[in-house]
Amino acid sequence: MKKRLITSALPYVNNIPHLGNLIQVLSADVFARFCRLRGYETLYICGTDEYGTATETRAREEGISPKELCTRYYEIHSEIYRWFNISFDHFGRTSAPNHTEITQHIFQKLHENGYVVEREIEQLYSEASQMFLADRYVRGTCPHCGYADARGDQCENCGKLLDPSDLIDPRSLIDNTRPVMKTTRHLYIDLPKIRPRLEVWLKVAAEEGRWARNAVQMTQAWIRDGLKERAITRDLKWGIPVPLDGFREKVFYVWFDAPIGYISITASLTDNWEAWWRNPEQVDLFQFIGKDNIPFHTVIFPSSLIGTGEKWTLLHHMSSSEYLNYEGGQFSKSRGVGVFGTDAQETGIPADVWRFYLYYNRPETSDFTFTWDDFREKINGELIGNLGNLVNRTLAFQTKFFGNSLPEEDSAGTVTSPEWKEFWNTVRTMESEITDYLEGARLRDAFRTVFALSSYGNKVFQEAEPWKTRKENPEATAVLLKNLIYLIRDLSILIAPYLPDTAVRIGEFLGLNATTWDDLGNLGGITTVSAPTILFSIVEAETIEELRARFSGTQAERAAKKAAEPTMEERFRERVELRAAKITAVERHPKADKLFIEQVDDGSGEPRTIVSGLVGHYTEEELVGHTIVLVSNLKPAKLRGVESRGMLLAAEGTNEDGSKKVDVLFVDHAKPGDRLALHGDTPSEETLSQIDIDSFFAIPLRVKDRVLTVGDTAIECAGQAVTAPVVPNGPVG
RNA sequence: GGUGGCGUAGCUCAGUCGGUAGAGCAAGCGGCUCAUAUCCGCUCGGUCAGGGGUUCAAGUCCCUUCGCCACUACCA
Repeated sequence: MKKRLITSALPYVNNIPHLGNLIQVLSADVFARFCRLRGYETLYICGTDEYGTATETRAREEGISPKELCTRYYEIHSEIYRWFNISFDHFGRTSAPNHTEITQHIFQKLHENGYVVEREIEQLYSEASQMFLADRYVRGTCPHCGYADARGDQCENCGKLLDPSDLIDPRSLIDNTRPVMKTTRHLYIDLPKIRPRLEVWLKVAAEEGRWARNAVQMTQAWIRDGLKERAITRDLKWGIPVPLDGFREKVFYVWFDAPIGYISITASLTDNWEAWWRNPEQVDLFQFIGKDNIPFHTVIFPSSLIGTGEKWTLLHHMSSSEYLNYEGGQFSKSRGVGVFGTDAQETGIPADVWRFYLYYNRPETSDFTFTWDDFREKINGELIGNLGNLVNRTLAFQTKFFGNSLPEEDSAGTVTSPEWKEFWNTVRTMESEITDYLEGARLRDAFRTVFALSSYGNKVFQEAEPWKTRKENPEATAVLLKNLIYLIRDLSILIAPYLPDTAVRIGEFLGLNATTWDDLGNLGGITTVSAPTILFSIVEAETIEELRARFSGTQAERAAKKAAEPTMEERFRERVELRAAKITAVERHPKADKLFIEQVDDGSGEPRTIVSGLVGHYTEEELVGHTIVLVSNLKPAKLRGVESRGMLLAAEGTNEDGSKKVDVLFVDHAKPGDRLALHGDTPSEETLSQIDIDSFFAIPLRVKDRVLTVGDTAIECAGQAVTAPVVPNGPVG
């Protein structure tokens, strides 16, 4: 019996998974649990995918390191999967050191074998941030329709596809500067060259592994249309260094390293990882992913491994699910639409109930739409009305009228009479159907058949009418109950991969533990049963209304998102220190046209120098003697040779003639050194660590109706709101 | 722009190799009382998105139109 290596798609670390994302992890979990119960040696591996532009940019915005950001999200992911009872053997991270090692090794081999080529391309580059920019990080004016905020790849206004170099006045979303075209060199994996070897493998694997239909189709389309070279490097910092001269400043493109994460995460669990990953004779690899990921798993990742010329365990079964939609729309991480892992916990509905609904409706052959009405209907009708009811009515009837002990094996009308033989034939037929479905990873079909089996139990109960026969023919009635109790035992085994907690609870009613697939249909082992307790609570219509309101619609989207992320207010509190400071002297910067050098009293007793670009907007006399708002924990910076220790706050607006208007925020009522605070907060005594200018601007301050605010909260100084005298609304910097 | 997918009963979905359209829920009717207003049975319900083609036969294969969606793009 071959060992089974099971993976579910590595979730990108940068966001909180929603129910749609959870499908893969949950699917692999059922399969892994099933395999263990059937006695296969099983390993279930997953983890977070952490490298790439998205995390790097996000971390930059928040002024923390990518690793810190990833750690924060890794914890959130882990917690969600723990709550859903996912039985990973290991849930790791691609930022682990052995990931670098294995990825570099695979690259080296590809390179040695001549499957890596170099190409020169032109890319937009930001001088200010010293980085190349992805198309969507550039915005500018659309050359077709004049829309001022068109994205580098496509104008959202007129829909025309763009080349970022077409944009009029392009600007980088990262730092707001104007990017330039710059030549760079990248490495490409030569898929066309690997293709013949890939195809030999593909043909056999897709058939033997009984791949999901969408995987077969999409893969065929890819091969048919011809494979192209694909870039495997990027100009980024947050990633795996490329171990090749001339490319050492670059890192691998995430899609190249991400699938290798399956291997490296295994290696971080056990030194014996090669017994799994370099052992195709004894291991079958089952991968669970969403349909959006198919070519990476059926073409690119296998090509990477085949191209090494080494022995690797390649994909056996591909289980690629379709999409789970939400109330007629799409789940969306970026827009925050739908139910997220963290939300599911807060509903008070147990994990097994969520698992039930998601498996019962697993988007196995087509997309499925989650609706709250359907959620309630399926729980009440199927989970409770069918399965819950059979367990409850049978065990309640037994314990109420026949006591806790079951009759002996050979009592009157034994379980092996012709009548019951037929019953068990039916049961066993359905059970082997379920097992076959599960072997083919048809999880939904298997699960639905489990419920059909439960329904059969209800029907047998109903037709036997034990409430009538218990007096006229108690022996036969006892036998009926005994058979139904063994059916329930079988059901508890069959649901164990899906609803592990529930399976254990039913086992407790029957005085059993640790049953396995081999126990199915085996009529022995139960001697006493206990009175059942309610397995699942009915979901009321009001509850559903409340949940629908909470998790659908625009407001709910925002609430869900806010709960997950720190608000602007919280980020301000943690990162920005504002203090009142009195200007004691002002002079022109000798080497700059627009800069003043100000001496300020920040209450520390020591004079402090700041530099501000106010020439032309203010005269020296208009500034000196006034108290301004100082960003006091800003990292010092040299401006034309003069070190500025902090900056003053001013609102920006536009004059009637279109020129820029600068409006310094004065707080003359305050004492130098007074700490500013959010409305409702008491000013903190604690000194914050220094932040750089990018991190400061990542927390946007604005004047709204002349009042200085962050997020939706006013910032106060010495008990008064800070106001802008001239500019009513605009950014503050 | 390229690629892939989807459109079947009021709702959510099955439909294998082309062979008289299926399930669950909802709705209507009947039965039962062990069970969490639960369970069992029956009935109703479809121009298979529109059009064209191949075929003795098309939800299924081909072409086309419409609608929805996903992935992807300094080009593969």
